[in-house]
Amino acid sequence: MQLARLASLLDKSLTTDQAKQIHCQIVVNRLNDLEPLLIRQTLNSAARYSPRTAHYVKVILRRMQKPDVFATSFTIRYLSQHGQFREALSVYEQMHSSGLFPNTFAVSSALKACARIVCKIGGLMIHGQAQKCGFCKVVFVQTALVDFYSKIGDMVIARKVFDEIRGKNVVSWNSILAGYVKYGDLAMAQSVFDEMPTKDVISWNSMVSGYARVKDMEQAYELFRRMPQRNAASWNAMITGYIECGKIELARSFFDAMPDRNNVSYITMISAYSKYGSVESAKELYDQMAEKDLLLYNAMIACFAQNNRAKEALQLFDEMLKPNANVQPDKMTLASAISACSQLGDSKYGTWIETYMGELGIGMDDHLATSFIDLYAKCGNIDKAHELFKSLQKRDLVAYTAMILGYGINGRGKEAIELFEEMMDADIIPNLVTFTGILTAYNHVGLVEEGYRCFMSMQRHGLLPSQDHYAIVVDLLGRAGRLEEAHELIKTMPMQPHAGVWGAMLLACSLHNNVELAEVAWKNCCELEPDSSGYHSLLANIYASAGRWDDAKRLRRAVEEKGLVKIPGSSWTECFESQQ
DNA sequence: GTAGGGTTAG
Repeated sequence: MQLARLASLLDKSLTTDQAKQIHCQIVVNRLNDLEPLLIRQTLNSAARYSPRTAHYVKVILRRMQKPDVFATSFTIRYLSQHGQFREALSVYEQMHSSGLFPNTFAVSSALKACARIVCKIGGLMIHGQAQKCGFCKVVFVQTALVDFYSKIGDMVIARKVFDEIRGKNVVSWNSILAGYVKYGDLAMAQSVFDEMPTKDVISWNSMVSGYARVKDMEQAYELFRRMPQRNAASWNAMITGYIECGKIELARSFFDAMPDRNNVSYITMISAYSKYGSVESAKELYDQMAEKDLLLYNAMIACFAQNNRAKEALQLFDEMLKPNANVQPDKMTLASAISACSQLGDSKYGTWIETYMGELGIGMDDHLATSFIDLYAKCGNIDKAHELFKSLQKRDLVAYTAMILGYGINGRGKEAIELFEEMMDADIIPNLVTFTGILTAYNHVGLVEEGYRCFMSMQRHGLLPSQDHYAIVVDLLGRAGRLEEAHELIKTMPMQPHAGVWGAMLLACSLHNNVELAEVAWKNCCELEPDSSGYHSLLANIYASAGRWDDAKRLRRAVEEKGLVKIPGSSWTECFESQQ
């Protein structure tokens, strides 16, 4: 017991991080000799003090031979507070099956975990257990229930539980308020807000973000202006609102005006710039941050990956992996990194990431698997892609699209079409990207009628085909020799066709030796891309095979005179990179 | 209890 006293003394008298850690270490070493009360105190103080001491919480909990109700409940609360919701629930389940009765901390923490991962069944079960234990009159538990039902969108039950609370505190009121806000019921939210006996900054913030989310920035600003005190979240809610309305400049002016910007402010702005393709502005903000946390890295890596700057995405990812960066990548980071690998066709790096996931203890989820499906499909390993596809928990639009595209670019048209039909049967609505994939597949197998019908069906899904879709169909019709139809299709386009459309037309003309239409296509290509020489040589070839040698020669000479030299193997991306 | 990050094309 001397040790226990020493430990207790250390905890009380020494406040430095190191002393706390020594204390924790002593407790760890003599865990089974110590009184439960001391262990509780240690757990409590270690969890709160610093990340380093918090590390000992896990160690202590792991090493306890017979965890009591307190230690187990404490674990659940700790995990739930640190974002490890599934882990928290699994401990809760173990506790339950081992016959230990949870306390109110365990119940409310487990409910919080269910709310966050939207686990309806879990929350309903815990509600039942709480009722059995007689916890449903405890404000903490009741408030956790309101939060849970609000988060899963069941506002009727949330309201019922809320109305039963005696002695509602501001957190209870804020929970129901957040529920109405989340589901866009601003009228109910406003009436709750007006009814609240006391409002704190969180109540005001909820209302501001509520109006911001439904894009009513006038109301949002009015509340923002009137609120008695503001914190960073208030400003961030306004910034998010303006971004949602597409008013980036205005968002930026709030960002610039706010007194204490935090990482959330930066990440919000960076993501907005990313969405609108302003990578340089994003990078500028990113560079301003001295302390970079995981989410900030993720936002910037995602920004590069989403804007075709895969090399920079991977550079930053590498930088993040260095020990002095002091962060560990998570699922989000890896998903962007894999996307970058895929864009570069770098399957080696991608495979390395898969191994590295094991080292980090990161499991595959559907998002990550979708990135890998895309990666393996792009690198030609379509079987591995399909294997991953089969392993998905739930096949969503993006996963189907990635797989269909994969089949499309690998020439497996039949499989792509089957998958597309399966997707439609599952009532998943295709988007523009899906149609790019499926049309590519039809093109590949040469199913002209079916492909054309598929293209025409886009409008039924409320989709306006893009220039790329037109280009694929022009290619499809053109290759089949239906040049007139292809030409008619171009004429009906509601937007100006890009060079890819006319290029497909020109190519089709060269396959079928149609000089007349080739000249039309060629003329349009030259207007759209005057610096490209490829179109001239294509037309020259068409002239030549039609026996019009003079025209062919004239065109080739014109190319030389203009100094348009065809560089073999050059592409737009390479030109772009060499300019940077 | 309020504000932030991922996957499919070009």
